[in-house]
Amino acid sequence: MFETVKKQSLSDEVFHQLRGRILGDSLKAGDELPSERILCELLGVNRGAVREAIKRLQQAGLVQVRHGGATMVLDYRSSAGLEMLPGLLINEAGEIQVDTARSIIRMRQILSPEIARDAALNATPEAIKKLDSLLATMREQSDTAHLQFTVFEFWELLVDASNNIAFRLALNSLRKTYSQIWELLTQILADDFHDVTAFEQIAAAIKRGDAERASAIARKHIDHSSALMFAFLDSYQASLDQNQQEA
Amino acid sequence: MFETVKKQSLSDEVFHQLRGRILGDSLKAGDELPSERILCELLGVNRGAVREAIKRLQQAGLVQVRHGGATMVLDYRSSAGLEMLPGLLINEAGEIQVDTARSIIRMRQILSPEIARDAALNATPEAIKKLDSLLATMREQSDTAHLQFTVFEFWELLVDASNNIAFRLALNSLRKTYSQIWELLTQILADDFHDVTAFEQIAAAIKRGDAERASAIARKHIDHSSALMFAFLDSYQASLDQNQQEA
DNA sequence: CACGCCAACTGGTATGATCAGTTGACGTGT
DNA sequence: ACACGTCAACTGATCATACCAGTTGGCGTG
Repeated sequence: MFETVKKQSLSDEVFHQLRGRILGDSLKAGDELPSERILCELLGVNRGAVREAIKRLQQAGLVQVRHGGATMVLDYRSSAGLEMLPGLLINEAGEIQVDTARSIIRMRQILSPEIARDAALNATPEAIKKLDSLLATMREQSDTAHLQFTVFEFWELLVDASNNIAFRLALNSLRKTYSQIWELLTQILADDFHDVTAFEQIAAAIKRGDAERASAIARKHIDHSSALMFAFLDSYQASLDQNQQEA
Repeated sequence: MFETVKKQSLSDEVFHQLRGRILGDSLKAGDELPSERILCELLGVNRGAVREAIKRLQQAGLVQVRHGGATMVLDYRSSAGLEMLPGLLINEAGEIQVDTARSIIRMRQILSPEIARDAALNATPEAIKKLDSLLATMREQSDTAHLQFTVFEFWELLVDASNNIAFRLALNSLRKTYSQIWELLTQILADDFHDVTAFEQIAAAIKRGDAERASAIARKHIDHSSALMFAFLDSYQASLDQNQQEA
């Protein structure tokens, strides 16, 4: 019913504004940022706030700062990390970037079966216990919105069990990206969420340590949901194109 | 001969020190950071430097900051992104974290064939031209150290051609991780770097748009170099264990 | 024309004051 | 004894101002 009121600090605001300009190509690679003193005047904030924001941009690999020289915008495609993905999914107009979305789906598509495989190879008894418990919850859940949550939880458990920190961190970045279009996914993937059998089969294969089968079932399941999302993106792009044509 | 002298700002130093404590589990998830005022006294720097560092930690998903409350350490395994990988490869003692290294190799192992596949599906004439040009350079190159550079360049071109921003960003994070043990890789993978035939075959398949073959050759090549690295890690861990036993 | 100096930028650090949200102890009233 | 409101003492957030330090380019001197 009620949502926590959103509040962000000034440096957050500055950061998001600058990041938006960089990811939106309004600030291109090679461009120089205005000096900190100019920026804090333009934005009407203190220099500390500007500096904190720029430090974050630097941390994200979006700019290069040189003591004494100007701060230069970098090409995020070659210097940013996977954590920049959430910032690329939705543009300033609130539209989904179809290319980015396809990339993300593809990434999930190839990671998931391997996560299932490694989970089968490395799962501890505790991890399997948690899986069983989650599956029980899943079976009792009829509400799609709640089911969606448990499904994401399922993959968290798997990547936990896989004992692969790179998979884990990559999935974190993907999760943050997905969370931006959570409600949309509820609609697109509703049927997939209710296909508890697939998750049971994956869990069963993991329990047996059958890596090949865990991977195969996961791949089949993910390929299907990927197809659904690709199809949605096609129609989404078509509607975008149509709007553009009318305008 | 000469290297550019390394210099880092105070806030960089503070950031790395805090990050090291968090990734090294000396600051565990749920712990609270000392207040900014205390920290800048402990570290002997001004508060601005501490704040910039904490903003970066927040950006990296390592801490949660609340206005009025204490700053809490988060579990990086569940809240950090793939860009945290470089910080996890080498511990404070300068030793390679074998588990992390295995994760990285595995990640590269499953990404590379798919990158080659998508490159075959999406390569533009310009991308193919660049590939040809790089292969020519590769053939003329006999020095392993230089070859290594061109090999990494090869994968950059492929991920560029794949037109997948998620692959691109993930590879960026992996590259930053690899660069920390660049010389070590020179030794381990020397033979692989000289196997120009493999790269030529991948490029040829991409040129023909033969996604399956591009993927298959890439997989074979990457599986081999992964095996070399896994083998090295096994012996590395054995030597670590031995040192520990002696001490 | 080559060189070196220097002024005017740039970012980096320091200080101290004040605003704003959170917490917990303390006292009051029931 | 317990519920509640108050408030002091934390916490981070913001601000203003000064000064340190590295870079750049122009200007004058040789």
